[in-house]
Amino acid sequence: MKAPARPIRRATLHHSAVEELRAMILDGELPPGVRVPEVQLCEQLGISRTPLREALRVLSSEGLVELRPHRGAIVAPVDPGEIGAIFEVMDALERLAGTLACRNGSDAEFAKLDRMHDQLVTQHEAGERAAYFLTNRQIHTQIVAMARNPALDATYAGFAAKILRARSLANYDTGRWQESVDEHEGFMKAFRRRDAEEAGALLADHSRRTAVAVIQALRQPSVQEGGAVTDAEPMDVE
Amino acid sequence: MKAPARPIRRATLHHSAVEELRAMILDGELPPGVRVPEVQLCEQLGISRTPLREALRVLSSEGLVELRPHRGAIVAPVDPGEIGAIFEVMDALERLAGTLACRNGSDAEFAKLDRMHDQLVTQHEAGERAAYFLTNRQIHTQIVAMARNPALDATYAGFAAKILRARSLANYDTGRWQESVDEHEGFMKAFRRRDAEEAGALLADHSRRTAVAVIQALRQPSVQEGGAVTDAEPMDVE
DNA sequence: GGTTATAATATTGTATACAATCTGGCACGG
DNA sequence: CCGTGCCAGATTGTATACAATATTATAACC
Repeated sequence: MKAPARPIRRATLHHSAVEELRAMILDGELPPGVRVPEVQLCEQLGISRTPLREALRVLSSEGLVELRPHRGAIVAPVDPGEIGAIFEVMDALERLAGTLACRNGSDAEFAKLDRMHDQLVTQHEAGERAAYFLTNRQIHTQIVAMARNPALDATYAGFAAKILRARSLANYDTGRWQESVDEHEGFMKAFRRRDAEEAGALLADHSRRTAVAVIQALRQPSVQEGGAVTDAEPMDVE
Repeated sequence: MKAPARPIRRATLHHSAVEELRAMILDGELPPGVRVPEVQLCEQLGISRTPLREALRVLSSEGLVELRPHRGAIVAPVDPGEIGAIFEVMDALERLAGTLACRNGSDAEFAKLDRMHDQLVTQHEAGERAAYFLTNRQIHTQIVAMARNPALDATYAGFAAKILRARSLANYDTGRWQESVDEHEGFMKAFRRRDAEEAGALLADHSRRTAVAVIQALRQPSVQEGGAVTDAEPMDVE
């Protein structure tokens, strides 16, 4: 059920390095703005500079790191303004995913989606935040998968990664949690009716509201633990 | 007006190589499916293997080349099914671009858009296909720029590149031409009214109809000049 | 004669060495 | 005391050399 399309091994160091580095960035192990010295990472990953550099180029193309010629690479900083733009696109992608999922998803997949949603509700009631977030992501990924659109898959994954990174910096508002669950309940109803338009609209709306919450959370000083931000400015004072 | 934000030079070979190779692929100089022997391209571009390989990784991340471990890289083949999927996403992006452009575009930009549209009509009447296509692309790029969304910018550019490549393989139906101009006329009217919803809807519709035309053109054996397709098969006999 | 095993060749993957550029500090002069 | 220019160190960019894998051709065997 995982990835039977390409069971072929991918045994190249640079590919492994891409996955490893991407995970490190998304997990916050490499916080935004931090410099990425090549040699240090080389011995840390146990590889040479060549595959590592190739990996950095790929991640740069994905927008997760920023290459400054002759000045080294840094983990791409998360700037709230850009997050807003990213969410604008994400809204459109969510809507598309919802619409296509209704059209192309199998009954078995819809059943699975229902089970995942039940799990989500349970985890919300139990207050298991980490588990909830994971299930939440899995649900959205499942919806995208049901859309049967590889291009959407890849594009969505890219944006989801960036958004995930922004979220990790923000202290999530608990009030938003209940609201979010309600919205999930809403588009699930549309899904059960296979109402493509409605499901798409509700998913886009859900994304938009999430955007507002995340951006608002980013504005608050909160944690911003990462350390090295782009330059110096203490905070987004304006 | 061009790019004052980053007048700094980008003098790295691998970056140049990316741009060079991308142009070669989009221009059809490197047709889909053709193998990309590293050494040959190295002497052709006058660089070493290291920067070339980094460039290939980036292009692979963009989906323009396909890396097969230990088996060399090939220019990503254009498969009609995937083009359909790409256009599905493109529809959503066009809609978003139209909506945001209405909201965020300046009057000066709208005036410029009008002038570009006039030029388009003129070129259509004169039957100047190549010039028409160029203006057409510029119009859509302008609309995206007016949306004031960097994430949309980058994503749109990626999809536009892939679509452009597919188009270059297809013999364009002349009957579609008039229709396309009419559609342009339609969304321009919406733009003049700053009707965001309508403009977005019409742009998405325009994209969808273009998709149908392109896919249909791809189905016809037509030219498929590229030469080396993936393997050997004489044509898409089925 | 066809098929399979094996070895030679070529191409890719990785590591290392060298060149170019940037960073930081220090001395000199204003 | 502050600004400018220069030099040392470090880090990145590039080239080349070596190792690993896939492809092709050959030959032996059924």
